[in-house]
Amino acid sequence: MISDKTVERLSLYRWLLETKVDKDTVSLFSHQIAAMACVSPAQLRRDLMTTGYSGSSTRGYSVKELAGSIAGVLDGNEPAKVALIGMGNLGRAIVSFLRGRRSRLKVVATFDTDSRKTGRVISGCRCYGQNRIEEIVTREQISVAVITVPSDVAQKVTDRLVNAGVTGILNYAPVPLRVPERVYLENRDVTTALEKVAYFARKSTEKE
Amino acid sequence: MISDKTVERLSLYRWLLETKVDKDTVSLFSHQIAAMACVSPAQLRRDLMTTGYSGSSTRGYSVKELAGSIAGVLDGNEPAKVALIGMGNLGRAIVSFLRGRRSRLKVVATFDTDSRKTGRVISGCRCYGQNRIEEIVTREQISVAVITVPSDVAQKVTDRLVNAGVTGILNYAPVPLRVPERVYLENRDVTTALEKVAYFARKSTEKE
DNA sequence: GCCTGTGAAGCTATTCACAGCT
DNA sequence: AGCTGTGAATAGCTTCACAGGC
Repeated sequence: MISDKTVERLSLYRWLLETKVDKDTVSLFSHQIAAMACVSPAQLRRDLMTTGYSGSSTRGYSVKELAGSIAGVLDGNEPAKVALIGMGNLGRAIVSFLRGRRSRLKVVATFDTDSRKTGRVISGCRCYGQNRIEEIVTREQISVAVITVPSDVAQKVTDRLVNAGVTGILNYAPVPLRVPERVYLENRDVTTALEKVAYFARKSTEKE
Repeated sequence: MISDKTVERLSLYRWLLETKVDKDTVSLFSHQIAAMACVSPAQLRRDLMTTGYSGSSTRGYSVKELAGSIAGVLDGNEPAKVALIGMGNLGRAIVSFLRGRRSRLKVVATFDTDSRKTGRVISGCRCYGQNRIEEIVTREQISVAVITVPSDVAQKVTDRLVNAGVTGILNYAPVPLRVPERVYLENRDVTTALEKVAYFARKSTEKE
């Protein structure tokens, strides 16, 4: 099983290879890719080991083949289907952000409780009432959910998503969520992240 | 020096103590707080060690004193000043989200290049032109920055912020940023996070 | 000579497990 | 008996350093 951190970096490497390397560059050395990604060359090589792809000591890694090899690890046969729950400011921002970048991930449904939003197409995606979560998630075989609802309803929404078959959750609500072992959960609370950054920013200025 | 992860969890513990414990609960045991935070009791106790606060084996931890003790570690003498650069959808969402929760962090300035936004007050915060970054950051002694600009200008904006004295950066642009050793950087790219969640979601369904 | 792949070492984070307290 | 604080053990992640290839 590939680790958490490695998967994140593989995703970054692929993105760099696909968008930040000009067309006529056919291959790169580990230290070049590592520099772009701001990681050590050893780290990069270690990560690439998990994909099974090998570079050559004279030419390094073929840009195209490496990207393909990473895709082989990260992507499934078809794009993962994603639902986003809570079309407030943050929810809408994320949906339109994801729209902008072509991606292996398809946001196929959004949900809200506000009847002024439900039934409409917002940021290019159909918005359903939250009472239809089970129905749509099951029907569309959605496996990933992004939670951007207020924190007091986040757990309830989570339970329903998990029951409907979601196995990965990206949580922007500032509350810890209880999920079964088999469900992967990533928390992205803005406040906590900012408090952490502020703490280390202060420590950094105090030191000098 | 307290670790990354511990700081994040301390921030969470405090938030739980301040908002999720009812008024008449005067003290709690480690396993109770741990359950709220979804961490192990041992983890919680380990984290609390860094604050220097000790509980009692009969009553556990005093809610009020513990919150104060965490504050002593996390907070400086005055609230940290924060700037946000890039008032697109995501930027506005984050600013208004932070406004909503009272916090030790004050967003004192936002920046954008769009002249329809600059000079106005958006989501309760003054928006300046990006040409004034150095001026305002220096004058207001801003130490923390949130970056929500398009990825092609993120590095340039970062360099200017760092030069102006910022020592902590929360980066939502989907590009790795190069910063000097002394500056703390946290990346929060949405796409990378989603790809990671999708990967583990798929692994989880494949397994069964 | 400069590269890759990787065993081994080093470092960090988490959990175990228990002494000591009430 | 049931809790806290913590040394020791374990698990997980990153870097070192070097054999082997071109």
